[in-house]
Amino acid sequence: MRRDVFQAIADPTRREIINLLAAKSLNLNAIADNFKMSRPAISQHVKILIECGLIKIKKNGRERFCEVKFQKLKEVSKWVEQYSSFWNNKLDALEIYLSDIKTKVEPKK
Amino acid sequence: MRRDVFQAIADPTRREIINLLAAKSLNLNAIADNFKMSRPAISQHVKILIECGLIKIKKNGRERFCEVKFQKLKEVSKWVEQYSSFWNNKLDALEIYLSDIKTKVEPKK
DNA sequence: GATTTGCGTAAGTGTTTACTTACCTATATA
DNA sequence: TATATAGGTAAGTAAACACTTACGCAAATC
Repeated sequence: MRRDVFQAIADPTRREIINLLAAKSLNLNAIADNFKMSRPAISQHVKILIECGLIKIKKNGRERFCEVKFQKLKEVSKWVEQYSSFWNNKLDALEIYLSDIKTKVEPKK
Repeated sequence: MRRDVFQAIADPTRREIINLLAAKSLNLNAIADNFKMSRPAISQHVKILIECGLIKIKKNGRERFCEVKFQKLKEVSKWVEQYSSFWNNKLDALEIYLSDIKTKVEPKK
């Protein structure tokens, strides 16, 4: 069972959980309130996020508050940003511009 | 069947394919040469990358050259970078420092 | 024209995923 | 002490995933 950050953020529900927790640390029920799916389903998503290190738990009585460990996202950032020069360089812009022209000139393709 | 960029890059083989293609546009067999798995397996991975817009094909005779459309990675970059302030601010650094100290002080946990 | 090469795709398979309901335990509250 | 609340976890299930082998077809080469 692979359990890495890339896998973890592949699921839209888990990305949304991270979004919620970015604003504010929440306990499990508070997270679940934001979704239509069952509480155990959310519990399982949170478990995956914990296992890959994206979330840490702070226990307070019977409540368990989740907070995001954003440093873990660096892994993804590093991988993606190594290509950033490709998508914002001049050549790339030229390419888009040309294929755009082409579309206008021969639209039947 | 979800077919978005996050899903596409969740698989390590597909990330590796993108890595290879970043250096040089390759045809399918050339890509497959870099992996132990079968050619059809690679063909299927490439298909997924095409379907989510990360790869475009340039046909040349019977060969099909793959090239990465890096702009598609912007989607990932945008999502991740919205949190970059969290992982490189002072408070965060302090937190890491403190938990580091804690580990050294009570190592039996 | 026959054969090789490049590559897509179908069918089959074992594994993983994303849920569900049911149940359990620990903490808090009346 | 009884009960409500927070939340973990097991079992079941349908769908998706990551492969494989087998096959087919079109372009290139002999």
